[in-house]
Amino acid sequence: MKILVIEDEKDVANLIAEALQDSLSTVDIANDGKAAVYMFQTNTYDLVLLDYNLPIKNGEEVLSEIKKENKNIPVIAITVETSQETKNKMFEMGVDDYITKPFIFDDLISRVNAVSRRPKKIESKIYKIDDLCVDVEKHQVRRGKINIYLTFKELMLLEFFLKNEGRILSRTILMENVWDFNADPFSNTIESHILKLRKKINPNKDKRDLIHTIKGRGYKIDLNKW
Amino acid sequence: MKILVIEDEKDVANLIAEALQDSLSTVDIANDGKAAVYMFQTNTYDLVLLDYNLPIKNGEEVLSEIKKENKNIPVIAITVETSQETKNKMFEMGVDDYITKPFIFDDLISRVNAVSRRPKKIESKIYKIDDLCVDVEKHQVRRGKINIYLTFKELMLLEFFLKNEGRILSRTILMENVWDFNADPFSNTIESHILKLRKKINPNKDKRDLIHTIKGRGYKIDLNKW
DNA sequence: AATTTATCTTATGTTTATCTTAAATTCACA
DNA sequence: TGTGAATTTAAGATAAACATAAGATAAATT
Repeated sequence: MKILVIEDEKDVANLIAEALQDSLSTVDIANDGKAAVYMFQTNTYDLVLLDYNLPIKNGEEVLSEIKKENKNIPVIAITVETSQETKNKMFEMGVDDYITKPFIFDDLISRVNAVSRRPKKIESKIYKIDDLCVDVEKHQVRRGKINIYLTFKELMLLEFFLKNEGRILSRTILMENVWDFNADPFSNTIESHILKLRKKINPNKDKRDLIHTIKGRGYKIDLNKW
Repeated sequence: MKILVIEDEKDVANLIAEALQDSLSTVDIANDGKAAVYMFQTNTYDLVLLDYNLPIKNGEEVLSEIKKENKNIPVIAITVETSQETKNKMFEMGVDDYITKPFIFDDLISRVNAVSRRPKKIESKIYKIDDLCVDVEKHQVRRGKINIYLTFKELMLLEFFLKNEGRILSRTILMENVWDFNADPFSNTIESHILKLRKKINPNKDKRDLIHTIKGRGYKIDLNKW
């Protein structure tokens, strides 16, 4: 794990760096806000430790610039202030945790560990067409109130259709994009998968068809065929 | 964020729920103390809103039982009483904030925000799913009334699942996060550990399965597979 | 050093996704 | 309406993914 420590007092910075450095972490130090932003732009870090009371470019500015670069980067603020207002503002700006000076190194380390272990919250894209909802990330597919189980390949196929809603997709395009190889002209696997997919996303045959065949050209997903 | 509202007057409960519900919060309502405790035991909440004047099982009892389960859970009490004595007792028992009836919804919401923004104490987070309780710090795992002994690695694995409840975790992700190294493609250690974990957290095979395999993608912990 | 225990490896069995085959059906056009 | 090409359908084969058990190694404990 790579950590960026932004701290103007060099002694403190070195102590922190030493405390964090082990076989699993490497630490870079930035002594002022400007350097920090530059380093952040030119390197990839897993975590930022930010002294909120920096001299030239203050912590808030640095935070905002860092978050502009990568809004998912975990940040732990180091602060002397403890007012609720400051804290709220910090959290609003996306700080994950804070620690007040003076602090115990063990405490710092456990916070670093806690934050770095937090699962990154990737908001998954949810596709919707008619009353079909597809969350690829969670592997969840629902038609109306019915939960549907799709296999991996079926889901990949459906996702590709949904990504290209309304567009006609030829067998070649499907092969290249969902199967990652060039089509064997005698293979029937696409048709086979389309069949299963159609059955699954319309389990009781009481809903509108969504996957349409355009003879001689391919398939498309759409509310209406024409 | 998941909030448990404990309030016997259903109209009030619904109004509160509506006020709190947004893209970031989901709200469960318990209409009496008994239901509240049960819900708390079988779910994981980030915050509890507790009406202190409940009919059957009173607020104090409910609070004590909840805190027994998880002493770090933030609780905001709703009360009509304003006596200093009651307040003191409440705070002693670990209430984080209180609000007196009648209240303005904006006020409630800002208090909820304030409390929920407080950094969680790192110690003893208790994970719950179904009737499985896991206290990582204390190395305690229970399924219903049965105490379970897990080895360190098994516990790390389970913790990582619980941290990512509902999310599908690939072998690579598991390797990186639980084993701290890149996967040997021929290694079978994950499957091996999953097997043991499954057996241990369902010792009599009479409970709901919690660890689900999503073929081709990985595993997840969740109440339901789909 | 001996013993226990956790973790990893190996080997084998089982399940299931995916692909293939082949026959039935549909469709566009004569 | 008949014809061939395109598509649909079903069922079976194959290969990949996973589950399981038992044994080997490494680590910890005594």
